[in-house]
Amino acid sequence: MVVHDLTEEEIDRIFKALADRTRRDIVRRTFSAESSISELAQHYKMSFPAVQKHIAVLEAADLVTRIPQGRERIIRGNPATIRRAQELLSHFEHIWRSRIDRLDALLAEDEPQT
Amino acid sequence: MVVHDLTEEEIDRIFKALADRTRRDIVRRTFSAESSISELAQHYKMSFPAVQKHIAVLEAADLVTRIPQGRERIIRGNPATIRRAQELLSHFEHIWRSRIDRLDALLAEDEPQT
DNA sequence: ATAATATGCAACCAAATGGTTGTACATGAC
DNA sequence: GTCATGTACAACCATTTGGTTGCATATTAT
Repeated sequence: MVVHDLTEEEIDRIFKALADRTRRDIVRRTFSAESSISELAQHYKMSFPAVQKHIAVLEAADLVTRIPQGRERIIRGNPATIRRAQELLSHFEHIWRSRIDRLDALLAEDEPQT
Repeated sequence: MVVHDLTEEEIDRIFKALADRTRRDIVRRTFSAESSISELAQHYKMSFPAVQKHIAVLEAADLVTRIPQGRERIIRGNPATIRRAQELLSHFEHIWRSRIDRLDALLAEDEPQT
């Protein structure tokens, strides 16, 4: 059931992409509704090319897909990649839990019966 | 039940911290067993201060804690922060799901009965 | 006391990041 | 055809990032 067939480089790209407030906001918007780049750009104080660059970062991380539609590029969020990221984080939790289990086992060894 | 009382700056720090291979590896190791900085540093080709800096980044994101113990600093992973990050990601999924629900509702409206 | 170990921290450097402006091109509207 | 809109992309700039070396300090071991 472990699916994270991602390279370390891909993981880098996903977390780097999510490590920016504007990009997280773009992800939120594109998850809630598809929008063109200029529609998205209206919501931020920065220039249009700046927003374009953020979208390029998100696309490189496969968090978002750019779909040509006439002269527009429709941006759609990709929930599968978010799922992958969640799996990565839950992997850390598994490690933690197995550590706790090992510590519990050690304690049980020290006190055969109380 | 929504707990993510994190500022955007804190979220930035968490994802930026996780966006580096060495730092993810340090998190894995400190989740599986506490180690000193020099123990951790032995596993990487880079210099000791470089590893120190990575740990400082992780500590600023509250992903690990530095516990002074004699002349050593024991590094312990903090699973609560990983949990927060997971909650943030699952928030995206919720947005996605409610979007799908809205689309389904629209379709149902278009076809009152089939 | 001296030596070895573990850490802290400053100064420096190259590369990446996040922004800008300017220009070019494709598509849709009139 | 002309004009407006939407996007692409290059060049530039300041700041951040991820690494280095060198030196100082604290703690443990002999």
